[in-house]
Amino acid sequence: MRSSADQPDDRTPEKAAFSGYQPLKEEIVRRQKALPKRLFQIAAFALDQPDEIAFGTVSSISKSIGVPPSAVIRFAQHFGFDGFIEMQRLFRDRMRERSSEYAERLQTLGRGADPLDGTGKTLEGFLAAGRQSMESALRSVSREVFSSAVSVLSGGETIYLLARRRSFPIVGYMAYAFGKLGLRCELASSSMGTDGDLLQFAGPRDAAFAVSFSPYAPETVAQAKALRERGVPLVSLTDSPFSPIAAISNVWFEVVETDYSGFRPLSASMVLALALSVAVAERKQWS
Amino acid sequence: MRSSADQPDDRTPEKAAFSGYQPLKEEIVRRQKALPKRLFQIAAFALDQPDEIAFGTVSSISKSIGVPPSAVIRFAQHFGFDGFIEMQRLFRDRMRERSSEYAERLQTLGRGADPLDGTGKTLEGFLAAGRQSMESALRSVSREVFSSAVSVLSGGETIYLLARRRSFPIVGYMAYAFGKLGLRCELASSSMGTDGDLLQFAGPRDAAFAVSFSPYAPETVAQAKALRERGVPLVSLTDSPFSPIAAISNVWFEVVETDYSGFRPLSASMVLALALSVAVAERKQWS
DNA sequence: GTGGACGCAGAATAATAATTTCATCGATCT
DNA sequence: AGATCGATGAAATTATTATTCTGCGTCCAC
Repeated sequence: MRSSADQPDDRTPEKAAFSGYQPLKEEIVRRQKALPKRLFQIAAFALDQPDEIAFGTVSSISKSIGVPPSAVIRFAQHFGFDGFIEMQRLFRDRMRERSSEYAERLQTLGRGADPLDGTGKTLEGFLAAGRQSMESALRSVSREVFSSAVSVLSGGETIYLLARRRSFPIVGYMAYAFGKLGLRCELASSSMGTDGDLLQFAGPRDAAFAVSFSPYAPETVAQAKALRERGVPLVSLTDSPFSPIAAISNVWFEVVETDYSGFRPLSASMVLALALSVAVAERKQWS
Repeated sequence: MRSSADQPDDRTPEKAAFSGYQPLKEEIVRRQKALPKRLFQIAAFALDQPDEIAFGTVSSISKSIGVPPSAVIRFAQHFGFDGFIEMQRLFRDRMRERSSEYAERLQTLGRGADPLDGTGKTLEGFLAAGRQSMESALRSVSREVFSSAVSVLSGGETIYLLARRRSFPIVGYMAYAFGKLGLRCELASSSMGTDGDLLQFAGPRDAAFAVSFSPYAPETVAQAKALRERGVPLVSLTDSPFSPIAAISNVWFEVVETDYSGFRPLSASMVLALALSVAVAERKQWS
């Protein structure tokens, strides 16, 4: 397998320190599997809580991790540093950069970035939009509505989930969450044509949740109508009071996702959907 | 309990310490004019370069300012601190907070309070968690990484999307976005067993994007490995540098979603995924 | 002008931290 | 099973750092 003369690279890199935090992090990740137990613990901690490394002392860090102080030193030396302090400098530099870059980004975020100026700003723009969506959702969704939606859904034996296209990921995640929470649900949104069969089993003792944003997918609307005719209680999530879905729902949420360069991140809807799922599970458990 | 004759010096009423950096700053400004020459120099430096105070030692700081070390100590004591270290803690706390501004607000919403006490809190808790995720994404995703991920993906003719279970909605939405944007992509995540066939067409001229959070779905890992072996460039989104996906990726994002009552809203990941999609489309259009 | 109080610098000291050393333990390979 | 090499943890050592102390100078009040 391995001969000693095979890889002389054990000695070559030791004198070369790292240029910054990021390269160090990559190196740690690369060598993580080859690390002894104690050094692995330290590696995990260093990547997980770099701030502690930046501020702490050898002994305070070693106590937090639960390893002897010498192990921390060995860790630094293992990665080519002269000692702990030399390694710590990287972590400190990182914090310096971090706080200045972060402040800059927050400003960008506050202003609401203009869409077309580069890939870096694209990310920030979407994050800004996401945050805005979250805040506006917090304002527009009243507790009463949320609570009654929970009542309706928790009254259902099986919860049918309706959504297409862009809205589909939302119910996809709900299905996952319901599964984890031990609730029965059906994703009536498969691309196969079996949905009709599925919905035939739905009745007044069940419940349905529909998601549809403009332009409203006709399949979703049709399925929702069908369910209503069969007496299935319906909760819906949409973006306008005039949505055809809202008109036929027992309870409906209006969530206006902030638009960024023509695309709406579904963050607020996702969060609402998840909160709804968990709340329903809680309500059911109680009853 | 405690039988020891507790230190009588434990009483610290006279020395009114400061509750945070901000109050200290105000106090310094207020007393600025009444300060002796040396202490004034130090005050000016402290307000001007708080980072240096946070990281430096007494002697390093005193050298930067051009005063003897003892003056720095006296400065701290002059403002009611026990010593330099006690004052330094405020400056360090400040840096910490700066990098997690939203943590406090989340706590305000009742972090310790059990999420089981009402449906209203459930929604608010999830929204707060979502917003914090967004903040943390802003901090942890560097522009360089984002940009190189865009490069890798925009270089692919077809983009293969890999994800299972909870991560699936993310790539689901990406598939929708790519479709709208006119980019070719393949969802290699169907529940049917045809994925193998699909991936056979992938080659070095394509690209792949994998999403996997702990616990990592073995199928995703396997597929990612298979693609890497075929020379397909890989970008991944995961929650730890130790993820098996990260290890084999050309570029990887680490997004830590804030946990609320055991569930993670994928808001930040969704936003990142969407931003990535749009940025890739922009880059492709340009070239 | 003189006495007193306060600020000051620099050395001395105490405290704490980083690093090295070394004996022991455990795994791996023969 | 025995030998070997690396990893480990506790303690010793060394370096650095914070803090205190003392004597000196300066400024103001009387």
